[in-house]
Amino acid sequence: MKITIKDIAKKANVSTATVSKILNNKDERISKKTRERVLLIAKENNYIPNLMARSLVTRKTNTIGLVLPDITNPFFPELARGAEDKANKEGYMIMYCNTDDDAEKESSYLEMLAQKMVDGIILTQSANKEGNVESLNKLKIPLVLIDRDINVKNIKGKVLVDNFSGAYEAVDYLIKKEYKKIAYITGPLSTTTAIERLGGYTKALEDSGILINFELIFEGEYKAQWGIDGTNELLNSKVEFDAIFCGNDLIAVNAIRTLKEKGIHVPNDIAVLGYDNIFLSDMIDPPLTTVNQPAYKMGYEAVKLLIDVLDNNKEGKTIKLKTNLVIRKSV
Amino acid sequence: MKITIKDIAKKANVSTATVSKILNNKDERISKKTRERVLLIAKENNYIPNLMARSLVTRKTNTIGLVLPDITNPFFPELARGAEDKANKEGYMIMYCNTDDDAEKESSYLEMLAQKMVDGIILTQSANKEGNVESLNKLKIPLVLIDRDINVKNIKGKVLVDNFSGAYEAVDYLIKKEYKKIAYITGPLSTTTAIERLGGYTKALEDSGILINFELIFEGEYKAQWGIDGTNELLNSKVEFDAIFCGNDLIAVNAIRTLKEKGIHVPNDIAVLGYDNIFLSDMIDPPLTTVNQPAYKMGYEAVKLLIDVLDNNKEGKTIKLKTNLVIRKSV
DNA sequence: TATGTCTGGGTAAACGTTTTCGCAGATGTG
DNA sequence: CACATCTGCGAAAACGTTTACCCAGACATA
Repeated sequence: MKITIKDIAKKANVSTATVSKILNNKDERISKKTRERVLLIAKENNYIPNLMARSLVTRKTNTIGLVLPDITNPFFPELARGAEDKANKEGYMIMYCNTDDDAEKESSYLEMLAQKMVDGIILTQSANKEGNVESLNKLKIPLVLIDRDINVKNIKGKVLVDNFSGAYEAVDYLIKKEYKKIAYITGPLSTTTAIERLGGYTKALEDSGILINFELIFEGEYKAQWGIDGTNELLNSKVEFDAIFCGNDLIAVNAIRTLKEKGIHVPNDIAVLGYDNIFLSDMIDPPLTTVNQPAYKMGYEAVKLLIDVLDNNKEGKTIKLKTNLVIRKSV
Repeated sequence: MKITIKDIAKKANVSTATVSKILNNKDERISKKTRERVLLIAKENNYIPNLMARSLVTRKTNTIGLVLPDITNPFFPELARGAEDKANKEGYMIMYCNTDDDAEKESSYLEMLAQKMVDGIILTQSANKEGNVESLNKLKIPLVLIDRDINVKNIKGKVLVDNFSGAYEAVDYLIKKEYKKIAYITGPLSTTTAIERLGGYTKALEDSGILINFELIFEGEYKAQWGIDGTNELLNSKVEFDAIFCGNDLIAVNAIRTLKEKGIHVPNDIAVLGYDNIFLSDMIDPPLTTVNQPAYKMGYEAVKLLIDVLDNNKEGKTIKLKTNLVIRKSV
């Protein structure tokens, strides 16, 4: 049913080689007459090249895998969009996968992507288990890490954000605003992002001579529900606090909500500071003061980096993007 | 470098046919000895099948295309997630594309997907232009429409939501709550969703004997910015109103925000009712009363439907999902 | 005339699988 | 013993491209 290069060749009385060359603009020595004839036939018959056949010989699929924890977490659509925009611009398509931070799902996806012969993979690595890194090492596909850092061999590049300074700046801002008892409701400390932010938090306190109180630190997940649960844990713990620094905006938004429900005013009673600057943070009441992460840019740069390595054989590198504090009304 | 079926055959002293059969569990007549030997060699050498080569002969890629307007619109991550979950469960992967409701981008993507030989496409159709439908008709790939309806020939199924009754129920609720002058800030009337919702809006008013005032209807985009702009247009128009029904939650949230900034209280002065029930609608102040659309389910069902047609050659059909009104505090 | 140089293509292998037959030897059957 | 039936596997084509070489004729050159 579908027309192939062979059919065109037959109709045009030339060889498939000639057709291929013409269709790919590969051989300028072919006469204008032949060229136009072939092109016309192709168009008339609505020829659609079979990219699988091509990929089989060129060993290039123009496809890249995007592996992330959960597209439903509002940080990632932005990232995915940035990635897709750049990919599309360069003639690539994206296969996307949700790992739910599950190591098994992740490695299953990575294997599937390998089988599909994607040219490269962009990965927000999930839970950092040993077996996982092991399987990553086996992977022969160029890998660009995004958001979360790990130690793997065949990494072609990384796009990271300076989580330490992001958190430092945030907590420092709280301190400058005279908050002294700053709680921290964090995401899972198995992720490098959470660890680095914790580092920024503690360093900022130290630098201001504030003693770190580990009873103020609550570890959970980067999810909305944890914003509620973490805040309740904090409230029930009876330890005094005047501000909450949150692992991400999803947590922060729900912390605010939980506080409001208990009749606690934000920011007059308690200040809340978030992380990510998802679009939603500007739409709540009070608008959330938060650390802006350039999610779109991260995705965009990751794909750019990957393609530079793939097609323009540039050196892999690490890009470290800056955060900035977005001051609104929750502090 | 990468090991192929040929290498395995050589090492095991069998033919590639045998290896293929064993790896695919296709021929029980092969002796246990040979079977185990081949399997062992494959495992030892970390064999990864080349799915492109396979697809070339089987004419099956186990890939489906997901074409939607913008993953950044919070309605779509849910949908995409539903689609991906089901796809993954059935051994499919998803290529995703953002069209920005741009007809050219859409048809360019559709062509790319065709070249990649995806087995099927799930499409939220963008602006409904003639040329577009034309090119859809040419497409030989099974198509499942989601969210927005159009008239195309080779449709294998549709997953729609009853927009009419969703809007009807919403507006009727407003009327029952004694609101009489209900403004409507809608998305683009080039989409079937907007048209149907408008139908529900007018019908509900009619049924209550309320005259329809077209000065209360403002058409724009399904975007946050339009929530701000539309509300301002409404306020500046000096026409009286006591409630706003919004084309989606993104609009509603920003309508509330705009109203609040002007010192207008929601819902005491003006009621606001949204559409979609994106997660964010529960997190703002006041929590948004809105029409719930089962986004996750839509994605899930669309993939299910597609795969049923593809693999279980069932009949294509139209699934019409129900909405339900989620009553919170903005009315 | 013999040689060289363009011009305009064609030949055929290769990419890594799957799949349709078919075949040789072993075993059973009458 | 002659024949049929199983058992276990292999040969080779096919999927739709790309690409490294090669080649035949036309024309120019010495």
